[in-house]
Amino acid sequence: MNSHNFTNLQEFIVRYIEFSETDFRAVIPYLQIIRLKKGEVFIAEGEVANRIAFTNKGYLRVFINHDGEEITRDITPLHSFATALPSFITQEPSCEVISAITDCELFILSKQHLELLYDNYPKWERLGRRIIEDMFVDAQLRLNQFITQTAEVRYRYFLKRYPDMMHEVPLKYIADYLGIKLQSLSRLRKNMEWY
Amino acid sequence: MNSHNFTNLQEFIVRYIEFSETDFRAVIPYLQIIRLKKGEVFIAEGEVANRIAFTNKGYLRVFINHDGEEITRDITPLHSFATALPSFITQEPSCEVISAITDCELFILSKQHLELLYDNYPKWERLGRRIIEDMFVDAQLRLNQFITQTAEVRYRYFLKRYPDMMHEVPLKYIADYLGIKLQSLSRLRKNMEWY
DNA sequence: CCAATTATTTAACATTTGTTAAACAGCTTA
DNA sequence: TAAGCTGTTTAACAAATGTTAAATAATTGG
Repeated sequence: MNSHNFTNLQEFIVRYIEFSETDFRAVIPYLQIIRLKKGEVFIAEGEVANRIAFTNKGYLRVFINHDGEEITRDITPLHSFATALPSFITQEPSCEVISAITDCELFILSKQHLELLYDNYPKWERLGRRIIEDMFVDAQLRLNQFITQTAEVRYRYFLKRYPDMMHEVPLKYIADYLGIKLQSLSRLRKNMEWY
Repeated sequence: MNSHNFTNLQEFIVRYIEFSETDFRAVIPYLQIIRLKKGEVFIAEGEVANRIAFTNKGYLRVFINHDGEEITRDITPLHSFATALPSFITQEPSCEVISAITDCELFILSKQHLELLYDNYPKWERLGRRIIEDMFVDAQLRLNQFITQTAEVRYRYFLKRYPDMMHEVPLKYIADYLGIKLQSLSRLRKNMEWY
């Protein structure tokens, strides 16, 4: 039934923990594959996030409605996990929205099934811990940059780290991600040395 | 031997997971108590962070040397965990320094012992996961604020969330934490409505 | 291919924050 | 008590980013 190609997911996982084929197979019956068109919503505002997505194809973004304006707080790299984590963790309605920047193919795992894995496979709980640790370190790095660097430096870092996004992700979202206005990013790009 | 009062730590833990007295007791033989004087260093730059601290008394800060200047990236609230997490996770030398803002009493757990707990008590691994999840959500919230709010709003939020720090933590560190210069915070305070 | 929409740029001006330098206030301790 | 710290404030000017509004460019759907 589920003879899909999960190579990307498997490669993602083994960067965190040694996982046999058997360890991995535990998740397969629970994985659901969905496709989103550009602009479609994965987690809506006010909805309780009860599933997590692995981006097998395409880019998601996390945004917040702030004074009637959408502010993108995060962009999900290819081949990584995304959900509205505060809602996923607390099971309260999400104030974050997750939607597709490009057409996406997602592997979906429900919270219920994830907890089943956590309960029955300590290795999966360890994997979960390691992934979230890594996400936290990333978030810290980003905070460091907000505190110590100019928008231009943050932009350069973004380009270096996610070169593929340059072509797929509109500048508006990147500007939001950097914490500046689109017009400021545009100005900054104009004045930048492009070595 | 270890007849210390661990109430604060226990109270911290049960906010995350149901823990019996027995579950908790597993950690006690591993806990070491240290006291730091104001200004003393817990994790030095270049050192591999191989232990984690629970702040039973006092405040720690995480800072980075940036162009020869100390920039405080984080302030550890009372009764919570702190370490140089990137180094703790990767076991590479830390570029972050952790030092005492005030006199501190810390409960120390080595990485080695923590992993022993993780290996032998799935409940402890679950606790670890839940704590880090929470830290991640906090970091996201702070990122949201950098992206959507002015420094004044961030300062108001800080005061509301950590009212006790106002009297214990110098403004320089708070300014850093907010991502602005001390002088800017001072100006902002002058112009603020203090309702 | 055209019209409509979306994405990006530009520019003038406003606001916020940074920079530099100095003054001031409160402690500590010789 | 005086001298030297550390922490905080002030002020003038500079730089970065925001705001508003419009023009231009690129993309999409009929």
